[in-house]
Amino acid sequence: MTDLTSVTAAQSVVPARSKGALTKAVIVDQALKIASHQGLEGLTVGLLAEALAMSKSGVFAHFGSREELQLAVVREYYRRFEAQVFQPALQEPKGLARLQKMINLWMQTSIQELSAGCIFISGAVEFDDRPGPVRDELVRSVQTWRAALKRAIEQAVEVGDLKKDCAPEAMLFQIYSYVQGLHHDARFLQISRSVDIAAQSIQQTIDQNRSLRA
Amino acid sequence: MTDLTSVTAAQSVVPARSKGALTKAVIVDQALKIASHQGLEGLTVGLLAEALAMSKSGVFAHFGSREELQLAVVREYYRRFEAQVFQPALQEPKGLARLQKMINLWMQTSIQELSAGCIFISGAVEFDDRPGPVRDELVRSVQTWRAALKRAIEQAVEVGDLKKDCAPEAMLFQIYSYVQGLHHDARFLQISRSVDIAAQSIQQTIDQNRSLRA
DNA sequence: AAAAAATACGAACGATCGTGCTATTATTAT
DNA sequence: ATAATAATAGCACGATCGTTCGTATTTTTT
Repeated sequence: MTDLTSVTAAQSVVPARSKGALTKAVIVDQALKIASHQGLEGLTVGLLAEALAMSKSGVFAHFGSREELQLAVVREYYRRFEAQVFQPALQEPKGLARLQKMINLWMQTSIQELSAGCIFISGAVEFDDRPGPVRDELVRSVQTWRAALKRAIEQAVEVGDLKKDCAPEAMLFQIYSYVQGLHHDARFLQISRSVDIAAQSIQQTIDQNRSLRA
Repeated sequence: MTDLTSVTAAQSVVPARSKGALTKAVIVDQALKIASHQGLEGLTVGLLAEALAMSKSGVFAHFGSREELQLAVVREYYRRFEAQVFQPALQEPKGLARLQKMINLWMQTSIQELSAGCIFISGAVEFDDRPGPVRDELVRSVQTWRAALKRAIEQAVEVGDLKKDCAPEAMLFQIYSYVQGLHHDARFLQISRSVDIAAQSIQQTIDQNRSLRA
């Protein structure tokens, strides 16, 4: 078992009452790291147990099934995403400021995890043809985040920061596509300047829809 | 074994001398279908043999290793992509016409395979963290296609169809990202109107870089 | 401190993975 | 037609997969 004192992510949210809940958090934390590299399908109970220096059955008992383990990973990833990207942006006032903050935090998080990988993006490819609870949970997570982004765009229109004839769906599509493109170019093609190109493209999309009264 | 007379893809390129080469083409054709749905990592010898009503060892003997099977699939996919998208576009004159033709054929192919999936896109996610010959072959294929796209953009600048200060790399990033976004939204999120949004976004990018003298 | 409950381990299961071998069949060349 | 060759099947291997079960240990409650 890994040193519990070194695991910050597990304790940060909950006082971690029982020992079982604590080690479960440690397991999920490690599972998250593995899934980031090998994908949710590459996340295996044996591999996870080995990385934790635990027995397979010991790890397994915390979830009851592999699918439940994958679900735990998706939920935890979403929880962290919400805490790091979505909630901090709510402090900004409605409008372009909040939208920009959301995008900036998102890009910041994306760049940090470029060496690992976003399981929303990899999961979308892995499960686009694989029905089941894991796919459903992934879709729900992504839809929630996209709905938040779209809402921020619409509010920026209401406030007058963005043009009234701006199409929020198209804007959302373009921005989300650029983040996917960033992951693709940086991780797969190893193009280092793709961070700048992506940021510039996003800014371009925003500028095109910016209200003229400024 | 599946009925050979029904397989058009296998015969189309080569007279198919020996029987072995013909059945190999049939195998690759089936493997391509499986890989489109399950991914290259989900492509398994047993599954492939079952789909072909052949024995595992019979299928296996044609490749010698699973990796070689995956490589055969990637090469075949690239071959078809080149024949369907790249080469027909070369008949158009250099400039915006050729670029538009490349993009149109690409979109057309993408829409056709939305129910299955593009193995360049799924493969990029599956192998972005998995070094080896398969990853190398995937990167080579994608880079070749992107180089062709970029070249078409540059020629459109030279001919005067696109603005001189147009950044080909940024354009390439945006267009490629949109096709990725199309796959994501249509296949994973099941958003049916994403075809229109993607097409419109691509056109927008082109229009922004279009030369004013027209 | 004792009793109860939670947690982890070890071993084993059936299934499937990729991959060899050997024999038999089907194709090609003589 | 016969010999040489290529293609396929059958079987088995070690490894790994997810999962189950019984037991030992640790933690929590009384």
